Amino acid sequence: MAVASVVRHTGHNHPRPRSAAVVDDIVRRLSRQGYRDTEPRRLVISAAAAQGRPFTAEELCAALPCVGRATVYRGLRLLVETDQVCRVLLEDGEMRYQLSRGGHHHHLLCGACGIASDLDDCDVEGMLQNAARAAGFQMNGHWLEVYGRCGDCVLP
Amino acid sequence: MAVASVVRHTGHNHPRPRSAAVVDDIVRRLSRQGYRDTEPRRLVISAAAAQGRPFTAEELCAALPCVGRATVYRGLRLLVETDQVCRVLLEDGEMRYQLSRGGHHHHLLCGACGIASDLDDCDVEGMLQNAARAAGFQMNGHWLEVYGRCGDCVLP
DNA sequence: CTGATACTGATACCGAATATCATCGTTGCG
DNA sequence: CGCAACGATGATATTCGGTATCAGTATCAG
Repeated sequence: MAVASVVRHTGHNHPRPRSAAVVDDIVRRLSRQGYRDTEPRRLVISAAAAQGRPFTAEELCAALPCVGRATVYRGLRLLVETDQVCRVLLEDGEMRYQLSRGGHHHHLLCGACGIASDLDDCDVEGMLQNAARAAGFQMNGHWLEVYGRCGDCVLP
Repeated sequence: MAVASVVRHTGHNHPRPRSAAVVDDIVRRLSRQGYRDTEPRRLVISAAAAQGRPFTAEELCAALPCVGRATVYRGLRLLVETDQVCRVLLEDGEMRYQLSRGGHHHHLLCGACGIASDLDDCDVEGMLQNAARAAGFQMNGHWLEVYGRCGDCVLP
């Protein structure tokens, strides 16, 4: 529903019909939390959605020369804080970002193509709880990234 | 095994053992790899060993006003590269460092006192292998941090 | 002892990220 | 609809963590 309403043109060509829905979705969620619906913010979200793999703030800036640096950084930070974008930790320690469906999940990071896919149905939680408790530690969170090769990049 | 030889930097009551021995140990290992035994380098190692919790490069610099910034950074980088120091990822994404006994391991990070102890005997490896394979992903590494409260910081 | 060279450290430099602040745009409200 | 309140923007300045440079120094093998 409500796809037609929102086509607020900026003079930009409209390349990605699909991602527009994603942007609307996120903007709506932000609105519900009191954040305004602005053109630069939409551009930031749209650029984030257009990335095929985990990206950096600088990459977003480069993709949005018409949006101020500060605005890009603020927009990205807002998206992370509201759980629309999640952090992705690369194996070398570099931190990147990626549009997220929200909620706790982990990533399968391909070292070849750089794509990060989500790892579902993984019950590390219980195992960690036990291991932590055995060490006299009360666990209430964890961070996990998995590195390797995705299906498209493994050698046959 | 391998519990007695090296200092356990784990949180619980550390009677500050022969820190000099730790430094000697690391210097010896570095020498074996062709790195020289210098006073500034020893100071960096010593300062790293003196930290009670994960530290940043800047904190080392502050603790070593008599050693040049560049030297501290180079020293720390060398220690990380040679696996004498490991990276510790805080829950908020900040990266810190800690003297390490080496080898792959995980951390139990206390959000109250900030101390990071090692998590032993945790077989996430196998479980992750399976979960990854089920997703058509060839895993060959992972990064895991566990957050919560250590035994000394849980409320009674 | 001595020479090759790894190391040091003051400084300059760089890039990422934030603070500032005048201005603009969005939204709620009449 | 129009207006005022105020959140958002963006050019700029600034901070900050980290690295490159390079002349001088310390280490260590022979």
